[in-house]
Amino acid sequence: MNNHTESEENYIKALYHLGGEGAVASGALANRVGAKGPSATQAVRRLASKGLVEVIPYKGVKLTLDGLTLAKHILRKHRLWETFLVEKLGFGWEEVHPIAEQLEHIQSHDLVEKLADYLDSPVHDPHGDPIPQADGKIPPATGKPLQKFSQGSSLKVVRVEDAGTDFFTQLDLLEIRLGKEYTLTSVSSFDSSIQLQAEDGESFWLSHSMSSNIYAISL
Amino acid sequence: MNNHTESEENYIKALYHLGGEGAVASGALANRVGAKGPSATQAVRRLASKGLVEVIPYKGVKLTLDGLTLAKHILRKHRLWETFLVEKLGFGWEEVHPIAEQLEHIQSHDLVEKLADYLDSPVHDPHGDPIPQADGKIPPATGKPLQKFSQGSSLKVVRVEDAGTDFFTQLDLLEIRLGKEYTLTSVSSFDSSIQLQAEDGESFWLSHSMSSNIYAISL
DNA sequence: AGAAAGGTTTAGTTTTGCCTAAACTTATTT
DNA sequence: AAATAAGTTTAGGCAAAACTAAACCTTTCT
Repeated sequence: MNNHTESEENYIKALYHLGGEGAVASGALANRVGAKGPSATQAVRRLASKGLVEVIPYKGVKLTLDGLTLAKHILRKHRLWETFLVEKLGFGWEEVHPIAEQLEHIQSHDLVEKLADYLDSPVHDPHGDPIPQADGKIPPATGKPLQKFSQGSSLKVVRVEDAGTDFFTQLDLLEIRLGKEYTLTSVSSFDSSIQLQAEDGESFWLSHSMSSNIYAISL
Repeated sequence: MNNHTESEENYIKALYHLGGEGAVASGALANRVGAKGPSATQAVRRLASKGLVEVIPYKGVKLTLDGLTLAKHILRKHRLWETFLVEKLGFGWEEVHPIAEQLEHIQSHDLVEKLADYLDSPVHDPHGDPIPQADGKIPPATGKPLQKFSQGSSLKVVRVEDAGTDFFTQLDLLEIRLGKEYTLTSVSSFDSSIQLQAEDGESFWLSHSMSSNIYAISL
């Protein structure tokens, strides 16, 4: 049973995103896939009959081992395609999500592995998210949000949350990119905005809502 | 109205393949998409309601201008992806068709044009078939079948028909590739098989069924 | 021209996947 | 503990897309 519809894959993906290996409420699931409650209940029944999920009515839904494997495989494809779109085709990192959402459903084992090879077996996607490997292992998610750092620390940006187009526009405006290094020069105790100084000496302020979506490691 | 299902696109593609701008019988159409008659009749009705085809009941179906534009756009995507799979990912030319059949349905204008750029705006796909251009123009299909050449002519292979896996295997075995040049050294009047001599002096025989699927231009 | 053959369309069913409205469970509040 | 609120599932529809069986045009053959 290796044949799944796009809809099924979307529910599996949502289940993984929301609950990982744990249980998820049907309402949250419906919400995530952009459907109404009854559609989710029904979809979940189909998935259960294929052995991809376990359901306890009125309680929640959980991925089975098979479901988990499938979820990670779809996520692998999604993030490999995002990497391809940015690295090879020159897309901006804010543009790739909806396209990868289509590409992740292409079925060809050969294609995935050849694509991974072509991209030199990347471990992180353009947003810094870990790419599940062919064996199902997932590299650890690195970094912590900027506001967890204390004044004076040196840090390197390693990951950003997908917080919408405007967020990315702002990142581009400030020339914030993965791998860039900064010193945290000050923290406002009033609105928890922070000030970063780049290596070239330029410094700028980041609102709390910006900094909470930017992850870094200390140097 | 820019939103079409995969099924719809497959019917449009089939219609274009079978009839170009002319009319096609519903039976032939059904056959081509791997469905039964009634499914085609029904599908065609849906397409007509979207203005993509014109139907004369019991007579035939024809693409409208919109339908024709869509068909060429899908073919463009299909052949660009085939080119990508062979040139960049290292697939063999016999493997790419089924994968491109999935990729051709990905919807993103930006993606198609960025992909074309990345491949240096190719004019022919890995089988030598012309790739419809962004403006809808289609480069001429080049070459004529090998058995149309006369003894002694020098020729260059420019295109092969997709005649199944075994055909491609045989091509690979004989190291026949697009762009390679040969001299037609003899023609059997018994079974119309032909003998080719490569530039390195090696020569070999090709059955009629092989040579009729190989297209070349004379030098 | 009339009849048989062949291909096309209609009729009615199935599955996936979504919806709204109503019924039902669980949790919370008084 | 009863009532209400919140969330979930059932019931009943609808559209896409496929199927089989039956009815219907066209063409062809005698």
